[in-house]
Amino acid sequence: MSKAERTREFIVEKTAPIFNVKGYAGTSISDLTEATGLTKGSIYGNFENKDEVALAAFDCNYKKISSYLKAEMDKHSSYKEKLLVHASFYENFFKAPFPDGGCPILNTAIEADDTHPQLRERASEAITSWKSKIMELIKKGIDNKEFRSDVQLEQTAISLIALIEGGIMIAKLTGKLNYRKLIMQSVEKAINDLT
Amino acid sequence: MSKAERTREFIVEKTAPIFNVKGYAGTSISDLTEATGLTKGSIYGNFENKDEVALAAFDCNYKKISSYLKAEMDKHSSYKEKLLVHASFYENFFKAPFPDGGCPILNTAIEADDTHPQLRERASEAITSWKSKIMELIKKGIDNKEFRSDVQLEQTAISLIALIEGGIMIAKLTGKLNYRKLIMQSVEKAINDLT
DNA sequence: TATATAAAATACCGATCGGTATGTTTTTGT
DNA sequence: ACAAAAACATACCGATCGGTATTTTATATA
Repeated sequence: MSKAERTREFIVEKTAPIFNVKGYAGTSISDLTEATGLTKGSIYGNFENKDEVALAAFDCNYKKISSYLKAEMDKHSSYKEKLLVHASFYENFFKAPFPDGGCPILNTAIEADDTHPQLRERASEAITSWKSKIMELIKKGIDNKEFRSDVQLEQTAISLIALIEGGIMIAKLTGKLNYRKLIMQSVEKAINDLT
Repeated sequence: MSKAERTREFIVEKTAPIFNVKGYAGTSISDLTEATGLTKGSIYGNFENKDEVALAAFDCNYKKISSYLKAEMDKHSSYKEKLLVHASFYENFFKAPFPDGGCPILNTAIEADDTHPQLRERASEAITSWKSKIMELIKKGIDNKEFRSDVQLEQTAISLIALIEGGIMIAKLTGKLNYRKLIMQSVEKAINDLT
């Protein structure tokens, strides 16, 4: 691993939470130099421009949540338990190892959908791939006789994601623990209803 | 109505969609002068600063959607039909009279939750008031024997909002009509399950 | 250890940022 | 119709924006 590669990773690691908190437009180059202790010359020596840092930051933030999900799912054998990881995913969203600022998919989606095609595409792909993953789990659960055979695959998957993301927004916005609890119960209920 | 009041409203009306599309940090004063055809002096003659325009813009965007909801609900007599307005609300969200840029509550929540306390508070109040309105409708529906008596009032209300807001994010982000349709069906199903 | 090379710091660029002080033009009440 | 006041335009402010050219420092290799 070369010096340049290490510095690149260092910059991304330090600045990813900033982009997630302040957004793309709200994050300045001086935010990046302050967070890293490096200078502009160093940032621009390792990245083409601000866009490239932002994209790498999204990838970093996204990887944190997707690898958490995968690792937690691997701990369970039944497909119902794997799906239920989404409830704890949601419950723990505001603690480590999740990045500050809430869900990076949601944050990026809202800011970039009308303004930044590249970031938008990243977020869009994340949603689609998440949906596919859930559909796959449900399908295997059906084959495995864990779930009913008449479950609406795609509708269940995409609606579960909508519920979780909407729930993250509400919980973070209002700070009300009770809202978080209630929505988490709905997530659990939606999964229990598959059986 | 004085000239100043008319100009103030004119500025808000013209700039509200810009704030909703570009966000607070992404909208500049020159965006405001371009959209209105006015000059900086005129903007700052009617508003203290950028913040004040942004807050008025949020109020304007929020009023558009809340008055739509109220007007549509008033067209129906049963509480189930009133609640089902949320499905058409969601289905029509990307056409007039809804402001460009998606749901202003959602947009403001995501950008402002860590960065702008005043805007955050506006969005937070909007969610809480929306939840109360839904709870009230369900309660009346229960008293009216339209809905089951064991419905979880607050959980149903807050989860319905989460589903809708998450759905708006996904639909706008991916542009996939099928996702929108599927989530809308989930909204309808959640309401039908109250009976 | 000397030298070539890569990486980081410095210093600077024009443009735009949010905001203001000062004119000039329109309203407004009489 | 007129003066006072309000509204709007112009011109400008320092600060910061994203980005670059150049110089200094660190690293790798012979």
